[in-house]
Amino acid sequence: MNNGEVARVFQDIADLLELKGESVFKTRAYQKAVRSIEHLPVELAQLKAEGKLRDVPGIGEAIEKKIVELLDTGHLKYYEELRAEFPEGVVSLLQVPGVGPKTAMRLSTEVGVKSIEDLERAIVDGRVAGLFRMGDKTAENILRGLQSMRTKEQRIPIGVALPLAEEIMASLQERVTVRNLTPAGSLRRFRDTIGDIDLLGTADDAEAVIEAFTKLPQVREVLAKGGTKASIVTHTNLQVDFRVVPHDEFGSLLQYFTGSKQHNINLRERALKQGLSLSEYGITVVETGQLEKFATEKAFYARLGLQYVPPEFREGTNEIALAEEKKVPEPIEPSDVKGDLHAHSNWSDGRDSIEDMALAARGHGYRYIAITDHSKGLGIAHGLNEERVKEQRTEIRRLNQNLKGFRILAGIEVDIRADGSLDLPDEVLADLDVVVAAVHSAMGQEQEKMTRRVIKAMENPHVDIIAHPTGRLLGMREAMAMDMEAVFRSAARTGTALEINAMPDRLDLKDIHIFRARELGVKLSLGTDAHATEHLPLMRFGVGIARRGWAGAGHILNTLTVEGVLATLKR
DNA sequence: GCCGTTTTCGGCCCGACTGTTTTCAGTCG
Repeated sequence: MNNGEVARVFQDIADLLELKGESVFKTRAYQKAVRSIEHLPVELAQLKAEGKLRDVPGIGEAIEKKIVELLDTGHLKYYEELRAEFPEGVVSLLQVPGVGPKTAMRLSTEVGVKSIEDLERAIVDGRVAGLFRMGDKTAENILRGLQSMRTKEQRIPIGVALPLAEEIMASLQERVTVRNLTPAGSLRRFRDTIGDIDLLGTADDAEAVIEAFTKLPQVREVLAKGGTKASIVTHTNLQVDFRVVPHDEFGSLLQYFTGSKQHNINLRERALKQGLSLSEYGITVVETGQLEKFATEKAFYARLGLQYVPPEFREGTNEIALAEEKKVPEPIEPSDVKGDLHAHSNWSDGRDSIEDMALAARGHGYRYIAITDHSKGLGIAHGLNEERVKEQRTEIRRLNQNLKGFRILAGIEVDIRADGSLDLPDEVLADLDVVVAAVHSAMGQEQEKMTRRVIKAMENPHVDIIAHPTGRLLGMREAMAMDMEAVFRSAARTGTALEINAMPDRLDLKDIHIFRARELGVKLSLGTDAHATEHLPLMRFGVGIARRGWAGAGHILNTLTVEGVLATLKR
């Protein structure tokens, strides 16, 4: 069982305990364990072998025992017995927005609803509205939740969410005076997928801003609207939550609204011990009841005796403990990136010429770009054979003579064949500035075979970087089966860099992989995989995900000068 | 169920909004 599967079992247990009406603290304990496991950069099986399960925050005696049982047997007796206590389908009702544990149980016991389909029929029949303490509006609200659940995208890639958020913010600013307008929530923490968009701002007249927000052209439906807060659904079926406060409360609002939930809970628990109560409005000294306001997040954290914590780190792991000791590392900034190490031209499946790509990169503020077109094995992409690799190198040499203060690196994205051999001979690779290798075929191989395949490629002395190492496509294709721990160790041993592919539908390596690879001393490189000049700015997504892996400029190859990069590569 | 420079027992984040209520429960983030 992998971490995701274990986390799902505990999430189910938490839901079932909620239905059962168990202590909220018990269900919360399970939820905390779920989030902890989801953010774990190593497999539970490994921690178990090392006897370190209890080191994970939120895993105590009871949950440790359950994890061991799950890993050893694939089953959990407690879970199965718990499930048997409830009618089939009740848990599924919890997925409906507006239906919580209390409502789900009542729907099941009082109306006999066993599925989401049952629920819809019961609402249409009027059986739900007829229940005590329910009414037409409640029933209608549940029905709306049900419909939105069906049409709404579950989680959308940040590559879609961020531009949409920026469009909405621009639109709002055209209509009304609002300051400090910014994304918050998972968008600001830069998770690779986003459930809802969270926006916030400050204004003299919050109500007017909220009013304008709910009337934006992007709005299809207003879900909720109050004096300081509103929720809408866009025409593209995405929920946007918006919150407005006075200017001098911006720091605490931003902190609160950025989350994560677990980070905030940990922060508040810690603050309470200091006699301080936190909210989006500021910090209240419990004893005197006096509220202190904060215009910046930095001041907010400082008041708690903490170093500033970058949003991407706020996932409720050990970031607060580090902030206490002033040991929070400095994450990479977009301006640290000096070049792009993965780009295509019209020599293979790119759209633009090498020269256009280079000029665009220079215009983007870079000092270099690696042109890494596909190799011949990828026929569909017009991959380069030995002959054309040489021709392209000559062309790059010619172009470099006319580029001042900028360098095109001659590279290749060489195909890793099913058996781990490469698509071009060593003597061809030896002549290039940078060799990127990647898997593009036979992606369904068994874990052991795939792991050996990639490790074999890394052992080739000419392979500098493994591109999009897991091969995942967000929402479309799962990561390839691979023993990542073994891959990281081999990467460290062979001095091969692993790519952080910045394409928003890849973001591969993902955050927890970056975290672990970095711990093991693996070199990392950022590449957009650009197939046209307009893809170069997508680097910001790669930087964001690198920050989520707690990577600093020092961990990333292409924060170096071109000389530095060439000196650090394997050759 | 977890956790401990107030505790191995007794705590456990905080507030907004909605609906069906005459003061609050449920849900959400």
